Amino acid sequence: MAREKIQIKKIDNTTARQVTFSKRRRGLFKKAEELAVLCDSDVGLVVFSSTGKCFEYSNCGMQQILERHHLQSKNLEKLQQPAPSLELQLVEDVNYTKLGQEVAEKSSLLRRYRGENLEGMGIEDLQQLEKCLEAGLSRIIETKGGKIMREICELENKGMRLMEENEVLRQQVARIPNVYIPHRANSENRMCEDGQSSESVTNLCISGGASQDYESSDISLRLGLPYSG
Amino acid sequence: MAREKIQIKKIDNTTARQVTFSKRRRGLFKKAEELAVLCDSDVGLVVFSSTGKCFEYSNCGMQQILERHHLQSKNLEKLQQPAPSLELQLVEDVNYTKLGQEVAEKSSLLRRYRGENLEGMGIEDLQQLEKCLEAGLSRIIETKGGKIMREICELENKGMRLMEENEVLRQQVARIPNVYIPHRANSENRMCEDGQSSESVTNLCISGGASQDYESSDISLRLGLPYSG
DNA sequence: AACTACTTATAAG
DNA sequence: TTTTATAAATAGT
Repeated sequence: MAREKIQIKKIDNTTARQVTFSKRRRGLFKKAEELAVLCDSDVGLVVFSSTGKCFEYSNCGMQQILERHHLQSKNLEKLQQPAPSLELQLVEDVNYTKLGQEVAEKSSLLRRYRGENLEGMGIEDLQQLEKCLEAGLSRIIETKGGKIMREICELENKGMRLMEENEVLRQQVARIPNVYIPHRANSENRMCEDGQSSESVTNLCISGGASQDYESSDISLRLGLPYSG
Repeated sequence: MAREKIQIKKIDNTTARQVTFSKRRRGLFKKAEELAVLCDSDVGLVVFSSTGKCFEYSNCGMQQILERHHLQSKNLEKLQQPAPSLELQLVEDVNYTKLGQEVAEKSSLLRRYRGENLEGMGIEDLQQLEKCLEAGLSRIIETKGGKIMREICELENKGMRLMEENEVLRQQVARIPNVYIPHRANSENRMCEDGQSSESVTNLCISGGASQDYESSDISLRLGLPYSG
């Protein structure tokens, strides 16, 4: 990336290779740090020069990176261990696994408690404001929760009444001798074919909407799907 | 390095941060590989995203890198022993301790999220904590709102079906000569009351389906996404 | 090590 | 995702 484009293959000249190693290593470390900072991620980077010298970078401690990485590939590494004392090793593994699980659980719980992206721009004044907003939020949530519960109860009751009414009507129908209702005695399936029924249902819905339904539709607005758009 | 120079600090916007993470991670891995090839060096690179996902690169096997690094940094004495797996054992022990620390840290943090153990915290930290809880609450409310809406829609649909069935039955009843229906007046009264109820249920459904998009923003406001605006 | 002319990476759209 | 204009890295000096 400079005066001339170069092929990515081993640099033969030792001096040139060392110079390039120095430059690029610095560049790589810088990039690693930028990634860690910009993206709030954790980076561990280890480089061994061709002469065997070790260079490392980590934004949060190499040990922690190794630990986390080790958790990921624990099973593979375990296979390579000779197991000096099998029982001890097993106990150790169990505890280790338990700890790992505990960490995972707590991490998960913490994530649930967290809203992910919380910007800290706080001054003391903001704290008071936040408390006010929080209290308002609580009241709004409480009020709305009450409305929602009432709406649900209302719908449930409405459904109950309809079911009861249907039952009464059904019983009435059952009392009718078949000769008086030649085509409809037991045919709910034909409902769709029945233009009259469908129309009247539709008309009911549309025409009835003027006065009575304001409240209901308003409720439906408030309860409406937040993610429909 | 692009359209605009950016400050190297955490990117606030989550989406932008993820995009940048992807790009820069790829770039970083590429650079790491180039360094390894050009300079005949060994590179190990581990990156954990802010969401905890692990990415790694090594030109010669991460395990080897970790072993060499561990040899370098921790246990020069152990080097003289013929067992290479001892290094792994040490890594294991260190990780075990670290895991325990992590559990303790997360437990403490959880307690703070529950409002306990706050005495030692500074104002800024408390503000941060507060925001965390607020955001988490917001998400919980969102989820709950979705569930509630599904429940309500279900009830509304149920009401619709019952009402349609009701209408069919009503028409059947209407065709019956009066002599076959002993308590007709009574059921007519009920039908009037329930008819209104049914209409409102039906209209809930229709109005919800017809202008859903327009209403959705209003809904989200009322339903409780206090931070969406 | 410092200097460019060039390649490469990438922020924003 | 793909496309730029621009910033950054860097090969050769």
